Amino acid sequence: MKLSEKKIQKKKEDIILSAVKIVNEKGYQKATMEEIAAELLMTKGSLYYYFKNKEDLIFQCHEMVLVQAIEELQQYINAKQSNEEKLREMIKTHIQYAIEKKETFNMIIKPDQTFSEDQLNPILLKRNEYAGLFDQVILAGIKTAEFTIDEPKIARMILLGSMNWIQQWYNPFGSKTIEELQQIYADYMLKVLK
Amino acid sequence: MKLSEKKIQKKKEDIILSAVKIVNEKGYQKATMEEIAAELLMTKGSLYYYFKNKEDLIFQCHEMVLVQAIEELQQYINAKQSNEEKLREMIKTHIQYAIEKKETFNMIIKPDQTFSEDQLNPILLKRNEYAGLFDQVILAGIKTAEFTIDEPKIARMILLGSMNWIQQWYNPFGSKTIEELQQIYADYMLKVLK
Amino acid sequence: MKLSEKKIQKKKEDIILSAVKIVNEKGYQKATMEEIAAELLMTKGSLYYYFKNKEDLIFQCHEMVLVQAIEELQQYINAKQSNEEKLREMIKTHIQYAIEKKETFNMIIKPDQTFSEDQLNPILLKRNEYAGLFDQVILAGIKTAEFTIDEPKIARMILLGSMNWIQQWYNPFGSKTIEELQQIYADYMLKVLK
Amino acid sequence: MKLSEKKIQKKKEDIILSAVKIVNEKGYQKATMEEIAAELLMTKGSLYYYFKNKEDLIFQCHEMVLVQAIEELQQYINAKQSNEEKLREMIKTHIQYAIEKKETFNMIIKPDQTFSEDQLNPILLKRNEYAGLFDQVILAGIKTAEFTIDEPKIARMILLGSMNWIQQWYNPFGSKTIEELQQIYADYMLKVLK
DNA sequence: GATGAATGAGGCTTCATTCAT
DNA sequence: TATGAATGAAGCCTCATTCAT
Repeated sequence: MKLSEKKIQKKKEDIILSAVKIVNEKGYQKATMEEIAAELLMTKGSLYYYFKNKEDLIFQCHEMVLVQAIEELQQYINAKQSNEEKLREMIKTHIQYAIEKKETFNMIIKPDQTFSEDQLNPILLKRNEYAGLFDQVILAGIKTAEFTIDEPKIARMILLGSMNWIQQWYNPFGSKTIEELQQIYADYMLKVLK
Repeated sequence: MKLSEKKIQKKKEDIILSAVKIVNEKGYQKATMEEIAAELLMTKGSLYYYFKNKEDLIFQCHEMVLVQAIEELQQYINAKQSNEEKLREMIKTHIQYAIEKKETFNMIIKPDQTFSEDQLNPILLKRNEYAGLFDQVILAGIKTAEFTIDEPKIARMILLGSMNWIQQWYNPFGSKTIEELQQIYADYMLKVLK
Repeated sequence: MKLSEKKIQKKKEDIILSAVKIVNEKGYQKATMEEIAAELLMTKGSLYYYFKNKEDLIFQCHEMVLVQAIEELQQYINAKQSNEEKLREMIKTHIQYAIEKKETFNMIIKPDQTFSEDQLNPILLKRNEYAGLFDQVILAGIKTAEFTIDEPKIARMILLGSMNWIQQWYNPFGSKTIEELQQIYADYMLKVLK
Repeated sequence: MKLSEKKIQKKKEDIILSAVKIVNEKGYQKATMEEIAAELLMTKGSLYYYFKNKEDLIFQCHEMVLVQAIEELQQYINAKQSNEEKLREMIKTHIQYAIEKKETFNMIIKPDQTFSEDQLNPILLKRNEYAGLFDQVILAGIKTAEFTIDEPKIARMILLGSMNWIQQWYNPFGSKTIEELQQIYADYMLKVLK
């Protein structure tokens, strides 16, 4: 990749990060191109040099966030450890994302009403890919009798749902540290699976 | 209350119901006053006789739904049954609401993207009141040793979070009926608490 | 038709007339909704109460102009007179339109590049209907041996083209009156046909 | 002229040709600087090294086309042949231009929608010069009794108008070839003049 | 000479809101 | 009470133009 391409890539990422931030503060509809640009001291016209339109920009926000998260989870899956251990790590990671990259992560949650048919599909695919990593470990755990449940898909939904919800109430000045939360959640989640 | 006042009250409710319907289909931003009125064969101008503005109307939608839900939950709490039984009923009810009043519930989930400061507070209060009902039963269950957990608040968060998440993936034409989902969720949730 | 419908119809016509005027001064692209509205002391937002969008408005401009012109020509065709006489009247009428209702008439000339497929077709149909009236008389004249040409379609094109061109150079303070022009054109056009 | 100047001149011509092409395809407003540049594998910024602005570029397109056309017509006038023969050739040439340089010719037809005051005048002059060539031959033909009309100016208007109109309906896949059209038009136009 | 990047004006469109009737 | 009509703010997007490199 040439230097100029890297530069443009960097700028794109900056814009995406700005967009992620604004969108998570205000939601898709209330996030304006103007504000996204202002965050970077640019004018809205400039955004269209990098992205075809608002939908395209938001679409790429999703992509970026999901790809990153998938890569991280994959590492734990590849490591040599029991499925329970893998799942614990994945839960901790997901929670960390959900809390620390709240804005970034939040985005995955409601793609409908935002995207046209064309773009909805690839997003759902990536989202499924992410969720599939959890399924993978849960199913493996069932095979090894680490877990004993009849409805692995629904169990996974429960896992993700309860973790995504954390951002709704998590308060950095609250009585629990992130580490404690990660621990408690992992424990409780495993009670579901066993 | 005079007859004319009753009439007005009735009309208000009709409008709220229409608004709830439209908002649940399209979300807050995409629900237009025009469409809400059209549903009732009125014109949008008329809505302003009954509600100060769109936010006010949607606020009252929200109120109505939450009050209803609270009343419904309260019935189960007042009934003579074990705390486990109470909680099972409450879970079923919540799931039903989450699916059928999807977008209204969304407003409850992320009220800050919808409401201004003024209206945010009463909403959060009602929301806490709603969540408190779950706490109440969980704590009672701990006292009677039906449940055995150290972190009742977090457990409640997990409950609500996982249930709210259902609307993200629930598909009326999917392989599970609502009743089955309610059953499975109740079972799995109770594994957390026990 | 109810009174209110008539009122709205009248307003629509006013807007169409304004649009026709602006479009003919500036062309489709340079004619702004703002200006069209300003002409009527309205704001551009109001236009959308009457027309779906700019394309729709301009489309209806075409319709209106063409329908009117067709009706007028039809009268001469229905009258009892020789085809040559009919054609003379039609030529005079067309010239009168082209000059006096310049703005209105001009509009028919270049529908392409302005309209989407959907709207282009009905316009071309109406345009053909208008042109067809000339064809009709020319063909009748050939049958009665009043005219003697091999290419009636092309002759008609020549007729219309040369007449439409008048607005490019006609100057009300020029040396010829409209009546003289009508006479000369009719004479010259008939030389083509004979 | 230095070599570098020649190079610049050559580039300018390339750009003009590209612009003529794009403008003929899309019309003035829809032809973007971007596209004109892309045709030459340049970027739009570069165009401003050669032309002051879009209007200036299009103005020079117009000039080029008209100058070319004038030169071509002049050849036929200078040739040794009857005025009728001259006019036939001129008609054929004009038709060819009208069809192939469609949009450029359109700019000539309605320059006031394209150009600002400053540039309008030189264009009108050139346009008159062009039209004057037709007048010249018509008048000469009247002197030699080849033509017998009282209103040579109006006859010329009819000629040009009917020919300019061809682009409104000409279809390369239609039933007539360009050559046939040229022939038929020339025949019919001469009927007017005789 | 050329370009990548940014800008800003301007246009279309939507829609909550107002108000006379 | 209800409505028809109008408004105006705000948002998205395009594109000619500029300018540092």
